Amino acid sequence: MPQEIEPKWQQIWAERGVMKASDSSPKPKFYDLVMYPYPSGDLTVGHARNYVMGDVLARMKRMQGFEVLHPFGWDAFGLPAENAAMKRGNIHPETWTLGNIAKGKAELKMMGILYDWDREVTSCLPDYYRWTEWLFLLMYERGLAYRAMAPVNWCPVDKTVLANEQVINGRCWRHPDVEVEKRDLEQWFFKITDYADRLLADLALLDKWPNKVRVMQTNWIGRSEGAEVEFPVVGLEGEVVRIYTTRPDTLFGATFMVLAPEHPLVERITTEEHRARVREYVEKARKETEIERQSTERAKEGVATGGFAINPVNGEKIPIWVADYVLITYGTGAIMAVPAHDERDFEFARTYSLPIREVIAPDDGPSDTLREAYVGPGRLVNSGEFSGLDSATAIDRICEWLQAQGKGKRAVKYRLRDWLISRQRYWGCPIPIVYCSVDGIVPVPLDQLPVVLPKEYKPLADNPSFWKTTCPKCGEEARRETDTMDTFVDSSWYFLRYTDPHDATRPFDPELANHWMAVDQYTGGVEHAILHLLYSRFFTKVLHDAGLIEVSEPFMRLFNQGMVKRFGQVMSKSLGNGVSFDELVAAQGADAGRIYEMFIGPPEEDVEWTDAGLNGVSRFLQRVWRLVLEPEKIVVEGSGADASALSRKVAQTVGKVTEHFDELRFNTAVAALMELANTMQDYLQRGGERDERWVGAVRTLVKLLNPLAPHVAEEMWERLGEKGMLADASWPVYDAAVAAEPRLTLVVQVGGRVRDRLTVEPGLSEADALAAAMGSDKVRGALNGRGPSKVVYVKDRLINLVP
RNA sequence: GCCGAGGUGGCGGAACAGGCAGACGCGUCGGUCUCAAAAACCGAUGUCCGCAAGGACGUGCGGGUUCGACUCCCGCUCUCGGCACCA
Repeated sequence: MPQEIEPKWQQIWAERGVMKASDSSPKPKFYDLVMYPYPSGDLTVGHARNYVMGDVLARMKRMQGFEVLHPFGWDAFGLPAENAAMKRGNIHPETWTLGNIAKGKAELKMMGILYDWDREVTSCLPDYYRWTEWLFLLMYERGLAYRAMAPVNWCPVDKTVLANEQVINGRCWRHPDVEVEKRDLEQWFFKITDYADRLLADLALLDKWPNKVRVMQTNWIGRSEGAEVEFPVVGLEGEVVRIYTTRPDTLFGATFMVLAPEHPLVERITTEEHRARVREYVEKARKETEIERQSTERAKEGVATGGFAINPVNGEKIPIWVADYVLITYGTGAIMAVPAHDERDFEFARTYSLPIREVIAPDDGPSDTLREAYVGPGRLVNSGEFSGLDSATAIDRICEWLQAQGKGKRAVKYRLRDWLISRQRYWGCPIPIVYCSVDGIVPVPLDQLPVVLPKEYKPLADNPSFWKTTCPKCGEEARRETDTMDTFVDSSWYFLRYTDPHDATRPFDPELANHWMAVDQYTGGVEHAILHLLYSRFFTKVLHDAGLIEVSEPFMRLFNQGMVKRFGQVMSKSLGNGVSFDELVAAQGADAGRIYEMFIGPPEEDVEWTDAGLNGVSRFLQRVWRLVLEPEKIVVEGSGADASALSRKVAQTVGKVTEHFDELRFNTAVAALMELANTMQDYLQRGGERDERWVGAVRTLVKLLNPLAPHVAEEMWERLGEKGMLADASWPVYDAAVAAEPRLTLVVQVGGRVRDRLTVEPGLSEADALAAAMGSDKVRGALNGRGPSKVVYVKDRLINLVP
């Protein structure tokens, strides 16, 4: 197999513009998207797995007659560029980034991965980020971008704030060893919480997403239903503590209240006598890290404020405490404590000898609420007029009562918080806002976009030539916003830019976006199960509401590929276990590498890269080459070649491979092709004729191999044409007619009950089908010792079967 | 603790609207070629008994349904992922 065929075909594909997507093609569209990468410059064959999958799918869909949009781009803003710049002295982040992009692009081409490079998107270039700024202003205009002072997560290493989604177990997502700090800062937020209900509800539409991802998003959004209730504070006229509870049926069991240490009422409620201790406690809580505070292991501690509140349902006077097991960030930052029916409250009550009153009796026997909290539903006791009701009814009734009395109302809460998008970094998309002492916050007018990132690499706040400006409204001196945006803002809409990448007047043409959207297949790592996918869904919904796009969900089908490991660790250049594209192509060629990436294991699983495995795939390709172009070299070693078995195998393989490709089960698709090659080899070894049937098998093998090993397949196809073995030597088209040939199913009934189904060869006569059915173990087993039975064609044609 | 996904040869893994378990590949063993080795090619390869024909046992464990269970049901167990004081 000659080596030089790879550059040859890569050049031909480029010249022919094979992967250029036409906006006006009459063919059905297929939008095949891979998550655009951060150009870190350490691309290995591990990363390539994702791109090979996308390419195989794109090539297959093209062969099947789709107009395929298969674009690529770069998530080019972000911290690693700044870190590299710092480490290497005077390299500008842009130089570093664009250099890596050029390198990465060449490597992808080397693997025969085809994109419509005319649509390439690079998020750090002004012709892209201009529209990121534009979209920020759209958010602002729609009331979805706001500036607020809030306790935010601060990464002390990256020296910037982080979104909630970027904090994992209280640590920075980029530095698993570094705990984030809480700081009170005024920052920009996107109001993603306005979309919480829709982001949750529409998950139901995404039935082609991995269940795992949908569950993760559901949990992240964290909807809960309950009630907000107001407890008047004793001695403070008109002042109430508002609490949120999911169990209004336990209201009569509230024996105390707890405020989060940060709760604004703490100071006012605390009595003189308790002030010193409360202040000390609040101070201590503030100093603790999130990790310490959020540990469920640790004992619950708190202090009494000396203040009291009135339980609105029974007028009871109950003490108000402060404890850090109540979070200021969830609900109202205050709770009613029902120790008999909440484990946390129970633990707290036991620690401080607070009263425990049972108000829910379990349906199945007595509970012992002095030993442990009963958290399940049951029948209300000790609950005044509501006693005797079951939990569900009581929740309804009590909510109605609260509402009627003006003391509370039903409420829905989410765990999801607004998306903090400010970053105190240079290498990001500028936030197009100006602060004027007269006009306040002033958005940069659309015709003044983009706010260009200055060439000089230093903090924007230290660069007066950047931030010194004039107010767009009044013309007085003003100051620009010097924070940049989270790079996840850039990536929340790039899939839309691909549909209209050169538009100089808007982010995208709605008509083009509507033509290509939604993405039919989206492939990328599961690490974005929440972050990127949630943000992109949010953006899409906002754009939908703004009338810019018809779809309200961006990605119809999602696939998360597993990682490639070597020596037990994820492949990476810095760990020294990476295999580069050059090494791979030099060792066994791009096609062997591509097939190996697909064959190495189930696409969603993590896999271990071995050179021996790659070698095996290489042998397979060599064998195919011999079978297709040099069959005379195969030594005849036996007899009894079965031509009809060969034909059957060919038909079977077409069906299998098509199915497996469609389901992205590339490993079994490759296995099916290997089986076909083995059968073909066996056929020749047994002295099979190289007749029309043989040529048919050869053609099928080459066609099916094309998406996986395009260089070799194209070369073989061309040479077959030269040998006169093809009626038409043009670009191979997937034989949809063969692929779609329906299989005939017999339904086996025994005693009127469907016992089994049996797939038989298509094209059989009724008698032959019957004979086939009777001859199968499946049917014989089903009929074993049974009475009169019958076999039924799926389309209501009955055949009597005599056992 | 809660939620989710999984346990199949020496290894990665196939098969599953119930029907010949172990496809395909790796590895190992034997052979061809070679002075030799590697590569390549050909063949064997679940375990146990047997010279063989053949037989027994086999999909984490224990039950169940069925003519028939890796597949369905019930109960365990272990592994991996996610979330976790969310009131």
